[in-house]
Amino acid sequence: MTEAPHPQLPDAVLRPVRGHHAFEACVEQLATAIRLGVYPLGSTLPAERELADRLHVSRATLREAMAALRQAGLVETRRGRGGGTVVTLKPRTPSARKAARVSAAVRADWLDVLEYRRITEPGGAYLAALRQRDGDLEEEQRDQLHAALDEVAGADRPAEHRQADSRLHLTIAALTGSPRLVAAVTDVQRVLHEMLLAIPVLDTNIAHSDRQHAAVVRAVLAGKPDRARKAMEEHCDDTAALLRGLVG
Amino acid sequence: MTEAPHPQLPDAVLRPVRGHHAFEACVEQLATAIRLGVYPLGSTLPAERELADRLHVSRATLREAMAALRQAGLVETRRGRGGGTVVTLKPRTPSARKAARVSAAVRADWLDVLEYRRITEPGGAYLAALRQRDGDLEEEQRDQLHAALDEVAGADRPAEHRQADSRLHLTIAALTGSPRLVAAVTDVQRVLHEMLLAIPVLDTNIAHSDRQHAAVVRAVLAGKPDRARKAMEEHCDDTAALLRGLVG
DNA sequence: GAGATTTGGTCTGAACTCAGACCTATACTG
DNA sequence: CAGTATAGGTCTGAGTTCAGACCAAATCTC
Repeated sequence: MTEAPHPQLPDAVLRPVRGHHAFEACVEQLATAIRLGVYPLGSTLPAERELADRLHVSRATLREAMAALRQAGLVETRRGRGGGTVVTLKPRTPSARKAARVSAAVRADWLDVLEYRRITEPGGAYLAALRQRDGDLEEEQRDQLHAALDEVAGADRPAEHRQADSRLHLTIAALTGSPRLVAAVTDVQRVLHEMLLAIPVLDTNIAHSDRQHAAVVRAVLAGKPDRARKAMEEHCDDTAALLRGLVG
Repeated sequence: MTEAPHPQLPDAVLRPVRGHHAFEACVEQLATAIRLGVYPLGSTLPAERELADRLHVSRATLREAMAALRQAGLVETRRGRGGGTVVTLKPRTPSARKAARVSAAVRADWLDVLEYRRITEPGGAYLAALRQRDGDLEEEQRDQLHAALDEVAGADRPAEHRQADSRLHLTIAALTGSPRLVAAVTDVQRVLHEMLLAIPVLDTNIAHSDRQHAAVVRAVLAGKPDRARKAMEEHCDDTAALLRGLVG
């Protein structure tokens, strides 16, 4: 029998088919959406039946996930018409805690995310600018982008700034209309958020970051793909340099 | 109760948590690895216990998947020491069939992949060249890249050329050492393979494609990230232009 | 206030998945 | 040739997930 003549490929290509337990995956997705500010404090989640439908799980499974979120204090639930599940989690301040000891596997994952981000987010900015240039963006989408940028610039407290930052990056990705790209950026932002909570970042230099955000948005709205990509690359590089030093 | 004030984000961020049935996901992954030539005709798959371990499923579930692959004629199995599961699927010739009617959802997915590819594969080439420039690539990895390129250039029959092409792209992605990037490129190549089997591609212009491959590999081995990315972008753009026209 | 509607809460039986022990076939080793 | 190692083949009981029906509470409409 012949062995596979490409020894490096199977190791790279075969991956775990899923993180066991559908309800854990639901908790993960919903908690991520809440932490990243897709559903901010006080907002209502979609009805159970709709969420179950969207996540492709049974309502029973989704309810298990909801119970976990409730127990973890992220949401509260009221029944009856007009009821529903409301976000109660206050955004946490980045770096408010001591540096947790992280395993080698987690550290490797963090470093992977920083490289992956260097590719995906600038790529997203590029595609978004391309769509703008070609007239494929709706007025409403441009407004959303403006609004997201204003929220970042207007957030005074670090915790709100962090969520607004995530939302801006996700909004840019959403402008591309590419489900795969949105998924990639969501994954990146999730891990980034995890890092920022676990690492004591001394000085985030929010003003610098906001100038870069503005530059990216300007380039996107001007329909300049290459400039948008370049601007986002610089933004990612600056963040990465800061974090890489602290992760080791 | 407040509604989520970012109407575009939940729709984009919440996704199905998985394609139900672990065994279907196993079939999908293994069939993809076989079709893309990660396990070429005549090669032996890893033992069941090892595969189950790697895919994070129980052996019972993996065996269901194996049974499906066997029934579909992709593999054959012999028991006993020195036995195992051997690939019997002959690579299929692209575009050997009439154009199948594809649903709107599939067509949208295909177009998404072409955009996503435009981001991920050039990004992978960029990162690989960066690692080469910084001396992070082993001698063995450079050899693998050379070998993969030679196989593409040396493949005479279209079916073998298609597999060698996939392997080259996966090899470049694997050079980056980024699990996320390898996963992204695997996904891209899987859908690309699906497209090429379903669409009657009239003239692939293999010589042109091989020149572009060579340019990418040269740039990677020279440690020139920007040139590698540019070369891969051109390669992706040419493929995409061809396919987009045929998909509509 | 009566009734309709929307929302979360509960239950059931079938199907899927799991971990792990155990059986069987084949080939290598001494 | 006997023993051992390595492979696939089989079984079991417990946990998870499913689809869908039905119940209960809160609100809206008339």
